[in-house]
Amino acid sequence: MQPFRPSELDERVYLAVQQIPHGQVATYGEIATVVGRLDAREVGAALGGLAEARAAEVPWQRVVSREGGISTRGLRQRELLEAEGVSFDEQGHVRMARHQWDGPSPQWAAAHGFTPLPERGERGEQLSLF
DNA sequence: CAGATGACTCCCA
DNA sequence: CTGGGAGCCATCT
Repeated sequence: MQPFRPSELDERVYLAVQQIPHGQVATYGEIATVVGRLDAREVGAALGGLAEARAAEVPWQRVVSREGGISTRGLRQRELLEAEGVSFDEQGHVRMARHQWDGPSPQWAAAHGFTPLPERGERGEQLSLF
C-alpha cells in the first residue's frame, strides 16, 4: 500500500467540506460541483484517504450520499452527526429536507475560486413537513 | 497508453 | 424497497 498523498484537488475538497455548517450535511455531488473539475466518486476517495489527525479538522461526517445514506465501513458517522443535532428517518437516512447545506456563500466562493451551488428551488425550510 | 477501482449517481425493472 | 447496469472522473497498476 501507499501512504496516500492528498492532491491539490483533494485539498480543495477538504476546504469545501470545512464550509459545511455544524448540524448540516452536503452530498458528495454538491461538494464535487462546488470544487469543480471532479465527480462525486473523487470526493469519496479524497475523504477516504483522510488521515486520523486530519479528520479532526475536516468534518467528513457531514458529507453523505444523495439520499442521505451514510457510512459504508462501520465508521461511526451517524453517531457523530446525531451528536451535532442531525436527525435520521426510520430507514437510517439523514432527513435531508431539514439538514441539507445550501452551498458556500457567493462571497466566500468568489474569494476562493469555488462555484456556488445553482438555485435549488425554494426549499423554504418551513419545518412543517410532518 | 489500457485496464481496474472507488466513503457516487441516475435510471429502469 | 431491492438489484443490476451504465456513466462518471482522477488515480494507481
